Amino acid sequence: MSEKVTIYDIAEKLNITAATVSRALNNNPKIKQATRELVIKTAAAMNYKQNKLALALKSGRSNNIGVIVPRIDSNFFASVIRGIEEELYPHGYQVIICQTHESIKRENENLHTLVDAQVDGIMMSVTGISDENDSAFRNVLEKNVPLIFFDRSKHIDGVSSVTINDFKGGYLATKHLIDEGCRNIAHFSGDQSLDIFKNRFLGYKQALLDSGLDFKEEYVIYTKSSVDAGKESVDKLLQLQTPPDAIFSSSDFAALGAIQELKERNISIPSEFCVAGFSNEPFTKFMELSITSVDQSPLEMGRMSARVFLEQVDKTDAIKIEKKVVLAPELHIRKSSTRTNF
Amino acid sequence: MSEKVTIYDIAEKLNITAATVSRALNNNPKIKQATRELVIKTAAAMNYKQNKLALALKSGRSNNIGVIVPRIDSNFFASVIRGIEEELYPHGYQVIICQTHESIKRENENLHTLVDAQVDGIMMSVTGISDENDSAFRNVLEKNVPLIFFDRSKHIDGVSSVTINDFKGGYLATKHLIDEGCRNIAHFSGDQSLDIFKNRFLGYKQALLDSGLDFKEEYVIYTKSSVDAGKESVDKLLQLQTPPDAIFSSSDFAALGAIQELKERNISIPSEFCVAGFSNEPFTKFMELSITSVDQSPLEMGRMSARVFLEQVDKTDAIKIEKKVVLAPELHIRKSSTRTNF
DNA sequence: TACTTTCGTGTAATCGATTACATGAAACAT
DNA sequence: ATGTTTCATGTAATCGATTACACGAAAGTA
Repeated sequence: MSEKVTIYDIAEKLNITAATVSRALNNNPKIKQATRELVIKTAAAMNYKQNKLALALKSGRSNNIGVIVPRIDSNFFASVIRGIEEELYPHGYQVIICQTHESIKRENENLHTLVDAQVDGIMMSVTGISDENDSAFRNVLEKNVPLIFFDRSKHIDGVSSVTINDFKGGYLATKHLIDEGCRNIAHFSGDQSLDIFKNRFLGYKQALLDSGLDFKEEYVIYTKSSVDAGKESVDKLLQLQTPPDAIFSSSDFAALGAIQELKERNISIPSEFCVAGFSNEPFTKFMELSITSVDQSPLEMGRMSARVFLEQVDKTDAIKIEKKVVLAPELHIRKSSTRTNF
Repeated sequence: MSEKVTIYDIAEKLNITAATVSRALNNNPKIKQATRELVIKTAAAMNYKQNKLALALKSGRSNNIGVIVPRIDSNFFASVIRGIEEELYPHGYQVIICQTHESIKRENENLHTLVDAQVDGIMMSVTGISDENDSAFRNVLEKNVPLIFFDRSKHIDGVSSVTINDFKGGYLATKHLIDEGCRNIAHFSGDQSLDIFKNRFLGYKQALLDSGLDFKEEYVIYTKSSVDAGKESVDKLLQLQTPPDAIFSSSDFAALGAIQELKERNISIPSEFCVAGFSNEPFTKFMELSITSVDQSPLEMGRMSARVFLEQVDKTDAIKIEKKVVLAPELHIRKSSTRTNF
């Protein structure tokens, strides 16, 4: 039987109306117990399945939420999504995935598509900053769709966010390098218009100053998050008059590239040069020369985003809460930066 | 304005009926050119957005497709999903993600939920084999929802699949180890009720036989896909009367564990012992001692699955095609198994 | 007995779009 | 002038479920 069974079919069979069937199935207290049981039994016998689309149209709620990420095939984003899915699953929400591929045009398209698809909420990591095109975001908020940023966030009224304390992450990593005896610490940063990179940078700077070390502009390299970019950046650094003796990289991939390039040049790690990364990608732990990195607890970030959404979704429009959750980063100290016994 | 604009609003403003508006917006040829233009202009001015839920209810098509994977935070599955999303995006489909966490109960729940949500198709990597509970799958097929297996597949009539040639993958890896001079090659396998593990094993066995080497039952270890499991398995192997001098592992993670354990015991790789894995996880390439592995081209697998779905979705029920796509595995030879110059 | 509640169910509108069929006007043919 | 097409639009049903309101019967009250 591939025929779809509706409440009308059940009603017809029992010689009652669809309204009664609907009420019986929805535990409406006005229904006689006998009728309810009969309806429920019949529905089961006929293999009735509620049509969610009809329900969604009537209620205006699709029970879908949208997640927008730059790309899904990175351990960090995949883990966040895992967290979101796990937290939302018991509540009956389905998770729709969109990728921006770091394109703002695509980001806007995704936002519109999700709103058009009547998702009940959107969680996203923004792809970059462009001041004027807030229109797509505003459109979301005007439609009263809860919007939550995770990790990469923007400052928009009415939008909650779940981030980690990137400043502290940068500070911890840098402080650790200093404690290991490094005195000329360089920094790989990313697009400074994104808060995450800005704050990691500021944490780095503050750690230097707090320890009485000079901050040198030339030690800061703005680089992409890739192995090759890391190699090139090390190359630049080593050409300086006073080359650094450590790098705090905002990207694990760039950190890996740096390490590969340093090895190539027979600079020994960690005795001559220390490296710390950011994100705690799986490979940092697996390397023979394991890489020190700042963990962002992506699973928890996803779970927390979902929880913030759940809080938000039931509130009436009047009580708009704007929640800013900041998770604590955790420094995983590994061989790439450990001169003392390990 | 957060008010939703419907075709009725447009109709009212223009003193025409909603039917005309609908036709104008859908390029129905029966509509006067002047009317069409007026409607389109007015719709744009009023910021009209088609209600996809209403459309979905009317048409019975949600424009969503469901993807079920054991978990999303593995590079392989994330990459497949990426491929699916990229291929389907231009066609206007949204991708809904479900995780089974290797639980059959969860798998069945997911299947039912997706069918209830009226997805237009389901792509999945099955979580395991249990002969009787085909009911969830049958339910999908009875509802005429195209179902496509990728990577881990089951034999069910009417279901298309996209897999790689696991036999060949196992054969290539094993043959390579033999060519490097290994003579006692062990194998880490997984749940043999899953075709992928069965076939990798069979490829391994065939390669041995073709090269005139003995197949030894004791060299085959059924192990989980984890670093620790790899360590333990090596431990077992080394206690054998004739310990092996190579491992072909169906899992990169187990291969990594094996390598770590071998190093611990000062067995040098690749000169004394060679290792090859499966899946080409990112870390296999990043290691200082990079790990030989069989690539499954997950991105291509995802794209191909999406294409098979697209072919299927437009066919009438009568012309049910059952397509079996088998992709070629590619052996990436790296340091962990290269005794010759590299 | 007559009047008011309460209870269980039916009626019909609604969510927003699509579409088979109906209709009236204009255009064309004879 | 009358009959026939053609064209553009309106009418109303439909997708499947929910729900405000209506209503008759049963139960309770005076």
